Amino acid sequence: MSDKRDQAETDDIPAGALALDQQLCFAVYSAAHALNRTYKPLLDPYGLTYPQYIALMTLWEEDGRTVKALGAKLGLDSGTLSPLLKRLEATGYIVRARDRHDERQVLITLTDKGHAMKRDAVAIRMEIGRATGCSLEALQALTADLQALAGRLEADQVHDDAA
Amino acid sequence: MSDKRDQAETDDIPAGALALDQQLCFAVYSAAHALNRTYKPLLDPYGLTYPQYIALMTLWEEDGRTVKALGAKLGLDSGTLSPLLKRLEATGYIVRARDRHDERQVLITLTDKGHAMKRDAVAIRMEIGRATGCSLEALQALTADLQALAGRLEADQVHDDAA
DNA sequence: CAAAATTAGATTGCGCGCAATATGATTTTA
DNA sequence: TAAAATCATATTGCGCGCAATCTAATTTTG
Repeated sequence: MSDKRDQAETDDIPAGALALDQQLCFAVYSAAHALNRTYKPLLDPYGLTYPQYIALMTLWEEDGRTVKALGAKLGLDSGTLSPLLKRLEATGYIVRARDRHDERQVLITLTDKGHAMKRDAVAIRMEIGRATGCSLEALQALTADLQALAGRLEADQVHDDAA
Repeated sequence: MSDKRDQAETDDIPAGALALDQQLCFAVYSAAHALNRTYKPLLDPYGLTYPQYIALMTLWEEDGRTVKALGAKLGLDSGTLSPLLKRLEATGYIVRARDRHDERQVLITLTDKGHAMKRDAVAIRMEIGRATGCSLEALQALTADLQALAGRLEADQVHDDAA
Protein backbone atom coordinates (compact mmCIF):
# COMPACT_ATOMS: atom_id res chain seq x y z
CA MET A 1 0.00 0.00 0.00
CA SER A 2 2.46 2.61 1.12
CA ASP A 3 5.03 1.88 -1.51
CA LYS A 4 6.96 4.43 -3.47
CA ARG A 5 3.99 5.27 -5.68
CA ASP A 6 2.21 7.01 -2.81
CA GLN A 7 4.97 9.50 -2.44
CA ALA A 8 5.37 9.81 -6.17
CA GLU A 9 1.67 10.49 -6.67
CA THR A 10 1.34 13.14 -4.01
CA ASP A 11 4.27 14.91 -5.52
CA ASP A 12 2.96 14.55 -9.05
CA ILE A 13 -0.73 15.33 -8.71
CA PRO A 14 -0.43 18.97 -7.71
CA ALA A 15 1.56 19.85 -10.79
CA GLY A 16 -1.47 19.00 -12.86
CA ALA A 17 -4.67 18.74 -10.88
CA LEU A 18 -3.91 21.32 -8.23
CA ALA A 19 -3.18 23.84 -10.91
CA LEU A 20 -6.84 23.84 -11.92
CA ASP A 21 -8.68 25.65 -9.16
CA GLN A 22 -5.53 27.24 -7.85
CA GLN A 23 -5.25 29.03 -11.15
CA LEU A 24 -8.80 30.27 -10.70
CA CYS A 25 -8.27 31.56 -7.17
CA PHE A 26 -4.99 33.12 -8.19
CA ALA A 27 -6.62 34.64 -11.27
CA VAL A 28 -9.38 36.25 -9.20
CA TYR A 29 -6.79 37.40 -6.68
CA SER A 30 -4.60 38.92 -9.39
CA ALA A 31 -7.47 40.50 -11.32
CA ALA A 32 -8.75 42.16 -8.13
CA HIS A 33 -5.30 43.61 -7.44
CA ALA A 34 -4.86 44.69 -11.04
CA LEU A 35 -8.22 46.50 -11.01
CA ASN A 36 -7.32 48.10 -7.70
CA ARG A 37 -4.03 49.35 -9.12
CA THR A 38 -5.76 50.66 -12.23
CA TYR A 39 -8.29 52.62 -10.20
CA LYS A 40 -5.77 54.03 -7.74
CA PRO A 41 -4.21 56.78 -9.90
CA LEU A 42 -7.70 57.75 -11.10
CA LEU A 43 -9.09 58.04 -7.56
CA ASP A 44 -6.05 59.56 -5.83
CA PRO A 45 -6.82 63.09 -7.09
CA TYR A 46 -10.19 62.84 -5.36
CA GLY A 47 -8.74 61.55 -2.10
CA LEU A 48 -10.75 58.35 -2.51
CA THR A 49 -9.75 54.73 -2.09
CA TYR A 50 -11.20 51.94 -4.19
CA PRO A 51 -13.44 50.56 -1.40
CA GLN A 52 -14.62 54.09 -0.62
CA TYR A 53 -15.45 54.59 -4.30
CA ILE A 54 -17.44 51.35 -4.35
CA ALA A 55 -19.35 52.52 -1.27
CA LEU A 56 -20.16 55.79 -3.04
CA MET A 57 -21.40 53.82 -6.05
CA THR A 58 -23.99 52.06 -3.94
CA LEU A 59 -25.07 55.39 -2.47
CA TRP A 60 -25.50 56.87 -5.93
CA GLU A 61 -27.83 53.98 -6.59
CA GLU A 62 -29.80 54.64 -3.42
CA ASP A 63 -29.02 57.42 -0.97
CA GLY A 64 -29.86 57.51 2.72
CA ARG A 65 -29.13 53.88 3.53
CA THR A 66 -28.27 52.62 6.98
CA VAL A 67 -24.81 51.23 7.70
CA LYS A 68 -26.33 47.76 7.87
CA ALA A 69 -28.01 48.10 4.47
CA LEU A 70 -24.74 49.31 2.96
CA GLY A 71 -22.92 46.41 4.56
CA ALA A 72 -25.40 43.92 3.14
CA LYS A 73 -24.95 45.36 -0.34
CA LEU A 74 -21.14 45.43 -0.10
CA GLY A 75 -20.65 42.26 1.90
CA LEU A 76 -18.87 44.18 4.67
CA ASP A 77 -19.45 44.39 8.40
CA SER A 78 -19.32 47.39 10.73
CA GLY A 79 -15.71 46.62 11.57
CA THR A 80 -14.80 47.62 8.05
CA LEU A 81 -17.55 50.12 7.30
CA SER A 82 -17.49 52.25 10.45
CA PRO A 83 -13.97 53.61 9.97
CA LEU A 84 -14.38 53.76 6.17
CA LEU A 85 -17.52 55.87 6.49
CA LYS A 86 -15.88 58.12 9.05
CA ARG A 87 -13.16 58.83 6.50
CA LEU A 88 -15.73 59.49 3.77
CA GLU A 89 -17.37 61.95 6.15
CA ALA A 90 -14.01 63.55 7.02
CA THR A 91 -13.30 64.11 3.31
CA GLY A 92 -16.76 65.58 2.84
CA TYR A 93 -18.46 63.02 0.59
CA ILE A 94 -21.12 61.87 3.03
CA VAL A 95 -22.84 62.78 6.29
CA ARG A 96 -23.56 60.27 9.06
CA ALA A 97 -26.54 60.89 11.31
CA ARG A 98 -28.39 58.79 13.84
CA ASP A 99 -31.92 57.84 12.85
CA ARG A 100 -34.28 59.78 15.12
CA HIS A 101 -36.83 57.00 15.12
CA ASP A 102 -34.27 54.31 15.96
CA GLU A 103 -31.14 55.68 17.56
CA ARG A 104 -29.30 52.42 16.94
CA GLN A 105 -29.17 53.11 13.24
CA VAL A 106 -26.89 55.52 11.41
CA LEU A 107 -28.15 56.95 8.13
CA ILE A 108 -25.58 57.68 5.43
CA THR A 109 -26.39 60.60 3.14
CA LEU A 110 -24.46 61.99 0.18
CA THR A 111 -23.29 65.61 0.39
CA ASP A 112 -23.21 67.90 -2.64
CA LYS A 113 -19.62 66.82 -3.11
CA GLY A 114 -20.74 63.20 -2.95
CA HIS A 115 -23.37 63.78 -5.62
CA ALA A 116 -20.93 65.75 -7.77
CA MET A 117 -18.47 62.87 -7.75
CA LYS A 118 -21.05 60.86 -9.66
CA ARG A 119 -20.38 63.08 -12.67
CA ASP A 120 -16.60 62.74 -12.50
CA ALA A 121 -17.08 58.99 -12.29
CA VAL A 122 -18.14 58.98 -15.94
CA ALA A 123 -14.57 59.81 -16.99
CA ILE A 124 -13.18 57.18 -14.63
CA ARG A 125 -15.58 54.63 -16.04
CA MET A 126 -14.41 55.33 -19.58
CA GLU A 127 -10.76 55.10 -18.61
CA ILE A 128 -11.28 51.75 -16.90
CA GLY A 129 -13.19 50.47 -19.90
CA ARG A 130 -10.31 51.49 -22.15
CA ALA A 131 -7.72 49.91 -19.84
CA THR A 132 -9.51 46.56 -19.89
CA GLY A 133 -9.28 46.52 -23.67
CA CYS A 134 -12.45 44.45 -23.73
CA SER A 135 -15.64 44.78 -25.71
CA LEU A 136 -18.77 45.59 -23.78
CA GLU A 137 -20.14 42.14 -24.52
CA ALA A 138 -17.01 40.48 -23.16
CA LEU A 139 -17.13 42.58 -19.99
CA GLN A 140 -20.79 41.80 -19.49
CA ALA A 141 -20.20 38.08 -19.94
CA LEU A 142 -17.28 38.10 -17.53
CA THR A 143 -19.28 40.10 -15.02
CA ALA A 144 -22.17 37.65 -15.20
CA ASP A 145 -19.83 34.69 -14.70
CA LEU A 146 -18.21 36.33 -11.68
CA GLN A 147 -21.55 37.23 -10.15
CA ALA A 148 -22.68 33.65 -10.58
CA LEU A 149 -19.48 32.36 -9.00
CA ALA A 150 -19.72 34.73 -6.04
CA GLY A 151 -23.38 33.83 -5.63
CA ARG A 152 -22.68 30.11 -5.50
CA LEU A 153 -19.78 30.54 -3.08
CA GLU A 154 -21.88 32.67 -0.76
CA ALA A 155 -24.79 30.26 -0.94
CA ASP A 156 -22.42 27.45 -0.07
CA GLN A 157 -21.14 29.35 2.96
CA VAL A 158 -24.67 29.84 4.24
CA HIS A 159 -25.27 26.15 3.68
CA ASP A 160 -22.22 25.31 5.80
CA ASP A 161 -23.40 27.57 8.60
CA ALA A 162 -26.67 25.69 8.81
CA ALA A 163 -24.88 22.36 9.07
CA MET B 1 -24.69 75.12 -22.91
CA SER B 2 -25.21 74.78 -19.20
CA ASP B 3 -28.94 74.45 -19.32
CA LYS B 4 -31.03 72.07 -17.31
CA ARG B 5 -30.19 69.10 -19.54
CA ASP B 6 -26.62 69.05 -18.23
CA GLN B 7 -27.81 68.37 -14.75
CA ALA B 8 -30.45 65.97 -15.92
CA GLU B 9 -28.00 63.95 -18.00
CA THR B 10 -25.35 63.62 -15.35
CA ASP B 11 -27.98 62.35 -13.00
CA ASP B 12 -29.43 59.95 -15.54
CA ILE B 13 -26.37 58.48 -17.21
CA PRO B 14 -24.88 56.71 -14.21
CA ALA B 15 -27.97 54.65 -13.56
CA GLY B 16 -27.42 53.00 -16.91
CA ALA B 17 -23.98 53.53 -18.36
CA LEU B 18 -22.05 53.67 -15.12
CA ALA B 19 -23.49 50.35 -14.08
CA LEU B 20 -21.54 48.63 -16.84
CA ASP B 21 -17.91 48.63 -15.69
CA GLN B 22 -18.89 49.29 -12.13
CA GLN B 23 -20.64 45.97 -12.11
CA LEU B 24 -17.43 44.37 -13.37
CA CYS B 25 -15.20 45.94 -10.74
CA PHE B 26 -17.73 45.15 -8.06
CA ALA B 27 -18.07 41.59 -9.35
CA VAL B 28 -14.30 41.03 -9.20
CA TYR B 29 -14.21 42.65 -5.78
CA SER B 30 -17.05 40.45 -4.49
CA ALA B 31 -15.75 37.25 -6.06
CA ALA B 32 -12.33 37.80 -4.49
CA HIS B 33 -13.90 38.27 -1.06
CA ALA B 34 -16.19 35.29 -1.54
CA LEU B 35 -13.25 33.07 -2.48
CA ASN B 36 -11.30 34.39 0.50
CA ARG B 37 -14.17 33.58 2.82
CA THR B 38 -14.53 30.11 1.31
CA TYR B 39 -10.85 29.33 1.82
CA LYS B 40 -10.68 30.71 5.35
CA PRO B 41 -12.33 27.84 7.27
CA LEU B 42 -10.31 25.36 5.20
CA LEU B 43 -7.00 27.06 5.94
CA ASP B 44 -7.60 28.05 9.56
CA PRO B 45 -6.81 24.54 10.88
CA TYR B 46 -3.38 24.85 9.28
CA GLY B 47 -2.72 28.32 10.68
CA LEU B 48 -2.50 29.67 7.14
CA THR B 49 -4.03 32.76 5.57
CA TYR B 50 -5.15 32.87 1.96
CA PRO B 51 -2.20 34.99 0.77
CA GLN B 52 0.19 32.72 2.64
CA TYR B 53 -1.40 29.71 0.95
CA ILE B 54 -0.97 31.33 -2.45
CA ALA B 55 2.68 31.98 -1.65
CA LEU B 56 3.12 28.31 -0.74
CA MET B 57 1.50 27.33 -4.06
CA THR B 58 4.17 29.19 -6.00
CA LEU B 59 6.86 27.52 -3.89
CA TRP B 60 5.41 24.07 -4.62
CA GLU B 61 5.78 24.97 -8.25
CA GLU B 62 9.40 26.03 -7.79
CA ASP B 63 11.20 25.93 -4.48
CA GLY B 64 14.19 28.05 -3.47
CA ARG B 65 13.09 31.31 -5.02
CA THR B 66 14.30 34.70 -3.91
CA VAL B 67 11.89 37.16 -2.31
CA LYS B 68 12.05 39.23 -5.46
CA ALA B 69 11.19 36.27 -7.70
CA LEU B 70 8.26 35.40 -5.47
CA GLY B 71 7.12 38.99 -5.55
CA ALA B 72 7.25 39.08 -9.32
CA LYS B 73 5.14 35.92 -9.51
CA LEU B 74 2.60 37.16 -6.96
CA GLY B 75 2.58 40.82 -7.90
CA LEU B 76 3.64 41.81 -4.39
CA ASP B 77 6.49 43.94 -3.10
CA SER B 78 8.76 43.44 -0.12
CA GLY B 79 6.50 45.60 2.02
CA THR B 80 3.91 42.86 1.83
CA LEU B 81 6.13 39.81 1.43
CA SER B 82 8.72 40.43 4.14
CA PRO B 83 6.30 40.19 7.06
CA LEU B 84 4.23 37.48 5.36
CA LEU B 85 7.30 35.30 4.87
CA LYS B 86 8.45 35.90 8.43
CA ARG B 87 5.09 34.53 9.58
CA LEU B 88 5.38 31.53 7.27
CA GLU B 89 8.79 30.88 8.80
CA ALA B 90 7.43 31.35 12.34
CA THR B 91 4.73 28.73 11.65
CA GLY B 92 7.33 26.38 10.21
CA TYR B 93 6.35 26.18 6.54
CA ILE B 94 9.47 27.80 5.09
CA VAL B 95 13.02 28.82 5.91
CA ARG B 96 14.55 32.15 4.94
CA ALA B 97 18.29 32.31 4.35
CA ARG B 98 20.62 34.87 2.82
CA ASP B 99 22.19 33.84 -0.45
CA ARG B 100 25.91 33.26 0.19
CA HIS B 101 26.85 34.46 -3.25
CA ASP B 102 24.78 37.64 -3.01
CA GLU B 103 24.03 38.65 0.53
CA ARG B 104 21.35 41.08 -0.64
CA GLN B 105 19.08 38.21 -1.63
CA VAL B 106 17.02 36.00 0.67
CA LEU B 107 16.24 32.49 -0.53
CA ILE B 108 12.91 30.97 0.48
CA THR B 109 12.90 27.20 0.96
CA LEU B 110 10.07 24.85 1.90
CA THR B 111 10.45 22.82 5.09
CA ASP B 112 9.15 19.26 5.41
CA LYS B 113 5.95 20.77 6.79
CA GLY B 114 5.79 23.06 3.77
CA HIS B 115 6.14 20.13 1.39
CA ALA B 116 3.61 18.06 3.36
CA MET B 117 1.02 20.80 3.04
CA LYS B 118 1.04 20.19 -0.68
CA ARG B 119 -0.69 16.86 -0.05
CA ASP B 120 -3.37 18.34 2.22
CA ALA B 121 -4.01 20.94 -0.45
CA VAL B 122 -5.59 18.24 -2.61
CA ALA B 123 -8.56 18.03 -0.22
CA ILE B 124 -8.82 21.81 -0.10
CA ARG B 125 -8.79 21.93 -3.88
CA MET B 126 -11.66 19.47 -4.11
CA GLU B 127 -13.71 21.35 -1.53
CA ILE B 128 -13.24 24.63 -3.38
CA GLY B 129 -14.16 23.00 -6.65
CA ARG B 130 -17.35 21.68 -5.06
CA ALA B 131 -18.19 25.06 -3.51
CA THR B 132 -17.94 26.81 -6.87
CA GLY B 133 -20.51 24.41 -8.29
CA CYS B 134 -18.91 24.89 -11.68
CA SER B 135 -17.80 22.42 -14.30
CA LEU B 136 -14.10 22.20 -14.97
CA GLU B 137 -14.61 23.70 -18.41
CA ALA B 138 -16.48 26.66 -16.95
CA LEU B 139 -13.77 27.26 -14.36
CA GLN B 140 -11.06 27.03 -16.99
CA ALA B 141 -12.87 29.49 -19.25
CA LEU B 142 -13.41 31.94 -16.40
CA THR B 143 -9.80 31.60 -15.33
CA ALA B 144 -8.59 32.32 -18.84
CA ASP B 145 -10.81 35.39 -19.10
CA LEU B 146 -9.56 36.73 -15.78
CA GLN B 147 -5.93 36.10 -16.67
CA ALA B 148 -6.47 37.96 -19.92
CA LEU B 149 -8.12 40.86 -18.09
CA ALA B 150 -5.36 41.09 -15.48
CA GLY B 151 -2.77 40.90 -18.23
CA ARG B 152 -4.29 43.77 -20.17
CA LEU B 153 -4.69 45.91 -17.05
CA GLU B 154 -1.09 45.35 -16.04
CA ALA B 155 0.17 46.03 -19.55
CA ASP B 156 -1.81 49.26 -19.53
CA GLN B 157 -0.24 50.29 -16.25
CA VAL B 158 3.25 49.77 -17.63
CA HIS B 159 2.21 51.78 -20.66
CA ASP B 160 1.15 54.67 -18.44
CA ASP B 161 4.44 54.59 -16.56
CA ALA B 162 6.34 55.07 -19.80
CA ALA B 163 4.24 58.10 -20.72
C1' DC C 1 40.56 51.61 -6.51
C1' DA C 2 37.09 55.03 -4.64
C1' DA C 3 32.73 57.37 -5.27
C1' DA C 4 28.25 57.03 -7.20
C1' DA C 5 24.51 54.44 -8.63
C1' DT C 6 21.84 50.41 -8.38
C1' DT C 7 19.78 46.51 -6.18
C1' DA C 8 17.38 43.40 -2.54
C1' DG C 9 15.04 43.38 1.63
C1' DA C 10 13.25 45.36 5.76
C1' DT C 11 10.57 48.86 8.14
C1' DT C 12 6.90 52.34 8.89
C1' DG C 13 2.42 54.31 8.22
C1' DC C 14 -2.21 54.07 6.55
C1' DG C 15 -6.45 51.86 4.86
C1' DC C 16 -9.01 47.85 4.22
C1' DG C 17 -11.28 43.10 5.84
C1' DC C 18 -12.62 40.26 9.44
C1' DA C 19 -13.17 38.16 14.16
C1' DA C 20 -14.16 39.27 18.72
C1' DT C 21 -15.82 42.29 21.93
C1' DA C 22 -18.16 46.42 23.84
C1' DT C 23 -21.88 49.87 24.18
C1' DG C 24 -26.34 51.67 23.82
C1' DA C 25 -31.00 51.36 21.98
C1' DT C 26 -35.00 48.62 21.11
C1' DT C 27 -37.89 44.66 21.48
C1' DT C 28 -39.41 40.41 23.83
C1' DT C 29 -40.67 37.98 27.51
C1' DA C 30 -41.83 36.81 32.08
C1' DT D 1 -43.19 47.02 33.78
C1' DA D 2 -38.60 44.98 34.82
C1' DA D 3 -35.31 41.66 33.16
C1' DA D 4 -33.58 39.29 29.24
C1' DA D 5 -32.72 38.98 24.59
C1' DT D 6 -31.85 41.12 20.32
C1' DC D 7 -30.15 44.57 17.32
C1' DA D 8 -27.11 48.42 15.18
C1' DT D 9 -22.97 50.38 15.43
C1' DA D 10 -18.27 51.21 17.28
C1' DT D 11 -13.77 49.59 18.82
C1' DT D 12 -9.64 46.60 19.04
C1' DG D 13 -6.31 43.46 17.22
C1' DC D 14 -4.13 41.14 13.43
C1' DG D 15 -2.86 40.28 8.61
C1' DC D 16 -2.61 41.89 4.14
C1' DG D 17 -1.37 45.58 0.21
C1' DC D 18 1.01 49.53 -1.07
C1' DA D 19 3.81 53.89 -0.91
C1' DA D 20 7.75 55.84 1.09
C1' DT D 21 11.90 55.43 3.41
C1' DC D 22 16.02 53.04 5.20
C1' DT D 23 20.03 49.84 5.26
C1' DA D 24 23.35 46.96 3.49
C1' DA D 25 25.40 44.68 -0.46
C1' DT D 26 26.79 44.78 -5.17
C1' DT D 27 27.80 46.90 -9.52
C1' DT D 28 29.08 50.75 -12.35
C1' DT D 29 31.80 54.80 -13.31
C1' DG D 30 35.32 57.96 -13.21
